[in-house]
This record gives sequence, structure tokens and C-alpha cells, in this order.
Amino acid sequence: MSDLLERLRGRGWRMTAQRRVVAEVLDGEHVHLTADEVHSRAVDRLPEISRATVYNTLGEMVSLGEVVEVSTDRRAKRYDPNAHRPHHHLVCARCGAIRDVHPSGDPLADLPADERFGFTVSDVEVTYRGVCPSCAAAA
Amino acid sequence: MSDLLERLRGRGWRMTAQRRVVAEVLDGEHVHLTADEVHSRAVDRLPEISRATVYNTLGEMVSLGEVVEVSTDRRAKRYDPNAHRPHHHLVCARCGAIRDVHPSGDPLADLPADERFGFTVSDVEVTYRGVCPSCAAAA
DNA sequence: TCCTACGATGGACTTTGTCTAAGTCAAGTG
DNA sequence: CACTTGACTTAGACAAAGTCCATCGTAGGA
Repeated sequence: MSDLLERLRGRGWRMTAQRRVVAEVLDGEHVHLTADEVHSRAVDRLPEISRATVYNTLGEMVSLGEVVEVSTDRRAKRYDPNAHRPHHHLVCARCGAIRDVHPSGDPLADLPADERFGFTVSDVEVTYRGVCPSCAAAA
Repeated sequence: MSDLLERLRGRGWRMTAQRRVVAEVLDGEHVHLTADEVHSRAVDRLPEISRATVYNTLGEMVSLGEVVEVSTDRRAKRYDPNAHRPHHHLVCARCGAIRDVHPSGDPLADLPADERFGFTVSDVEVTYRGVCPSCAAAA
């Protein structure tokens, strides 16, 4: 049984076939699918599921804080079910592969007061870019 | 005379009215315009300039390394002519205002080898989020 | 001044995402 | 177990951001 599904159920989420399928597709580690990828995988299990439902469902999971949006490339948003361990992302510039990473140190603390321009800074998002082992081997 | 224009000229870039206008619109500090904003400002000076030209020109400036793409919100890419001083961005979550910031410390060094998954990591992009002084005052 | 390759144009097309009106169904009630 | 109701789903239209292409125009060298 999917962890994500378990958590959502525990919040009194109304359960439907569509929501179950979306949650199942999205479950796991290092999972970073676009809405479209989620939709096409969902369709494999539930052919009549609509795009709008996938978007709605993803949006709700994000509001509930069970999934986070990531935009590592400049195309579509990706959805990351690993919302309970704060982490950043490492992206392959060639193939787009994404890994979750946990840097040491706190980037928030690295922003001096005189570089804050009076902002109340609450959050930081870090994206590392490089080349993954298999792309490096292929080169 | 625009710094950016000066640099581009120095690289043997073929100069046209359209390219000049785009470079002029984009020049300055803390400038982070979307392609569409660049286009509409360019149109003020050169009414017949086309969208495709603005996109092409911005794309070339990016390839030449004279301008960097930033995607701070999840909508349109923004273009930052401040390409020669490495920096990160601080974004207001309410109004979208963007400032260039220079954190102390090196986030690249904060990524331990065992969190690199064999990647050759070459670059980091950091986006701070918060609330700017004027939005805080308005709240 | 003339040529020509590079740049510009605009309109069609694609991708990603949002909205709406109408139909469907999960789950609480009796 | 059937009923009811409001929340959920659907298809398709719409919108925003960006790309592509055939054709025309022009910067800059000969």
C-alpha cells in the first residue's frame, strides 16, 4: 500500500478511483513526474481519467502539503511526493534525470541581513546542475 | 550607451535596429523582464518588431553568455543581463519583485560527495522566497 | 553601389495549464 | 439497503508562453 495514499486517507480525503490512481502513480523515492506523465501513467490503469482531474488532484495534494512542486527544467512543473523530508534537487543537464539531495549547511543562514533588502525571507530552493554518470559515460 | 550593447558589439555581433532595441530594453541592474515584457517595451521604440525576433534575440544573448535565464515564478522565463557577476535571486511571494543577492558561502561546497550520486556537478541555482517590505506594509 | 548571407516577419502550431457546465458517485442518513 | 447531496469528474474550449517555417528585408563587405 502506498505511503502517500495512506497519509491522504488519514486526512479524511474523499477517496475515488481517480485519486487513488494518481496517488499510486506518484508514490516512491526520487519520483519527479510532470502532470502529463502522471496523466499518461494514470490512463494505463484507468483509461477514462481526464487531464483536468489529474491537475486538480495534484493541486490538492500540493495544498495539503503531501506533494511539492518542483520546476527544475523550464518546461512543465514536476511533482515530488517526498514532501516530509526537506531536500533539494540535482539535475542532469543532458538527460534531465533528477535526484533528491540533502546538502549540509543552511543556505538561508548564508544570506546576510544587508543582502535581504528588508524582505522577510522564509524559504529557499536550491537546484544543482551537472552531468549524470550514464550521460558522462555516453559522451 | 548600454553596457550590454557594448559587449555584444565587441563580439562581432551583426547589429540591427531590432537587436539594438532589445539590448537597450534589457540593460541595467535588478532587471528581470519576461520575453513578453521585453517585447512590449521594444514595441514602444520600434513598433514593427515581432515576437519571434525578440525570442530569437534573447536566445542568442543567452547562448553568448551575456544574459541569463531565470525562472523564479513558474510562469514565463525572465532574462537577467547581469551575467558577469554570479548571483542568486530573492523573490517576493506576493508581488513577484526580484532582487539580485550575493550569499556568503558556496552552496556547491555544501553538497557532500555521497550526495552527488556520481554526477559531475557544475552549477547551482538558489532562489530565496519571502515577502518584500512594501507587501509586508500593505498586509 | 551591389550582393548575398544572415536576420526579421507574421502566422500557424505546440505545450502546458485553467475554466466551465453538466453529469456521476462516495459516503452519511434513516 | 435505498436515498440524498455535495463533492468529484469529464470533455472540450480557452489562454499563455514559446517554437517553427517560408518569405522578405537589410547590414556590411567587395
